[in-house]
Amino acid sequence: MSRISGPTVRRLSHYYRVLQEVALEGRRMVSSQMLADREGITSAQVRKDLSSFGSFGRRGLGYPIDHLRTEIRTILGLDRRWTVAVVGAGHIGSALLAYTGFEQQGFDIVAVFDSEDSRVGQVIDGRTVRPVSEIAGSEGWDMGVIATPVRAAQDVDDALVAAVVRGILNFAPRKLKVPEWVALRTVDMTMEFESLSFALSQPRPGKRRRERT
Amino acid sequence: MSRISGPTVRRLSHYYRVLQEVALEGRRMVSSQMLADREGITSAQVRKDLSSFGSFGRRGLGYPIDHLRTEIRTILGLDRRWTVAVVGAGHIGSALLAYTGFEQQGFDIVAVFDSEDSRVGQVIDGRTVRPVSEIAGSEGWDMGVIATPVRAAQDVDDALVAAVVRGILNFAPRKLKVPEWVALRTVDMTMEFESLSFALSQPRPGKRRRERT
DNA sequence: TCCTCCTCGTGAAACCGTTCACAAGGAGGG
DNA sequence: CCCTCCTTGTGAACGGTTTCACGAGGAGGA
Repeated sequence: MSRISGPTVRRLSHYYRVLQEVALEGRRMVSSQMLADREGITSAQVRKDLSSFGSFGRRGLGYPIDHLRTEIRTILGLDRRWTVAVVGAGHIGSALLAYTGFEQQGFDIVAVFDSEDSRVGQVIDGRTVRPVSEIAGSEGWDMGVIATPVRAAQDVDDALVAAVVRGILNFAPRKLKVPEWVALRTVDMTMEFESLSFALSQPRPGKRRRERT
Repeated sequence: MSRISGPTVRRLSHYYRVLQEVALEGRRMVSSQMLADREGITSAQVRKDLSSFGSFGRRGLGYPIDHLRTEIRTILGLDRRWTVAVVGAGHIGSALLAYTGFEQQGFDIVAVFDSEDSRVGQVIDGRTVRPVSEIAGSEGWDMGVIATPVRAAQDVDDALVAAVVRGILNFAPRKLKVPEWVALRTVDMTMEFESLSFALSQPRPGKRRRERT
């Protein structure tokens, strides 16, 4: 396990979910080929990905589903719980608070902030919205989510970094600056729409091969 | 302009936004170096990206901001309007309906569907929610957005494909099957969280270089 | 036991995107 | 006009990821 590429980690998440599915189908073993088919990738890719963490399979048989799931769970760090602070109680923020799936996966949203006076004090899905000014004095969260308008994003980002979060998930369509010890992921819906717009504008739309969805 | 890579298109979206910024700062020309600095990439990358569509710059001077913006606008297909159908009027769907930025960029959400009887008939931001069963009979949208629970995603996907959309933006954490003439983009928040979880679980968190955010 | 069939693990090759490095174009000052 | 400075556009080198292809392990039947 020298160094793991970003794409590999993403696929690990997918494998994890596919394993859940096939487990429900009553299987005990699954081949790299079957995993590959459900993901639309090659079996060699699956084997390479998994082999970078260890030898989980048995030649001639495939991978034992339960064991592989446990392994991936550990690799992804889902065998523990993470605390998350959400900044921005608008539509996106509220959607995150309402979605119970994250909690099931080990992500506990323990704090919610907003700059709008009208939202501060409101209780959304059991959490009381606090003013963004309180981010500064707090700390101890593992991750922060930025679900604010773009103009506020960099300030919130700085505040979260000051509150020593180690990971940030950003929904604002802007490149944020973080120190190298903070992991940053950006979900930019505007960019996704524009990417679709580009694809549809091409002479042969849909002729694009590999998608990095 | 032979074949454009996915990463290049994404960066084009970024350039487009940065150009907006620098235009507001009163500049007329911008160098690849300046664009690169704001994006955190190399100037060679910027020049390569742009040169795959034509020669927009002037040696010694840089790129004329207004002209470049117009060019990128055309390349991305933002010089026309696109019709979009949103399926799923939950939190994500509502967030999209509420966000006026998409309309400003040329994306008109002209239809909203939901399977819940309680939501059907509701008016959200000016659009009346219709039952998903009506997707089948309709057609004529450019794009479809899937903002439903994961269990409904593939059915909705099939319905949208039948309604001859040419692009789909999927928020459900599952790999969808589409014919090769339909462009598919997936925004998988669960995967982003898990990717952060992995990064934070590493011995040297944050020591990851290039991020594909 | 031997033979066949299946599937993993993995070095090597192929492929693709990024970075380097430099020739060439263009502006401006003297 | 010449010299200097700046920045583009691009072939070549580089680095990293994906795919190929095959050796090896293991099950099962005869």
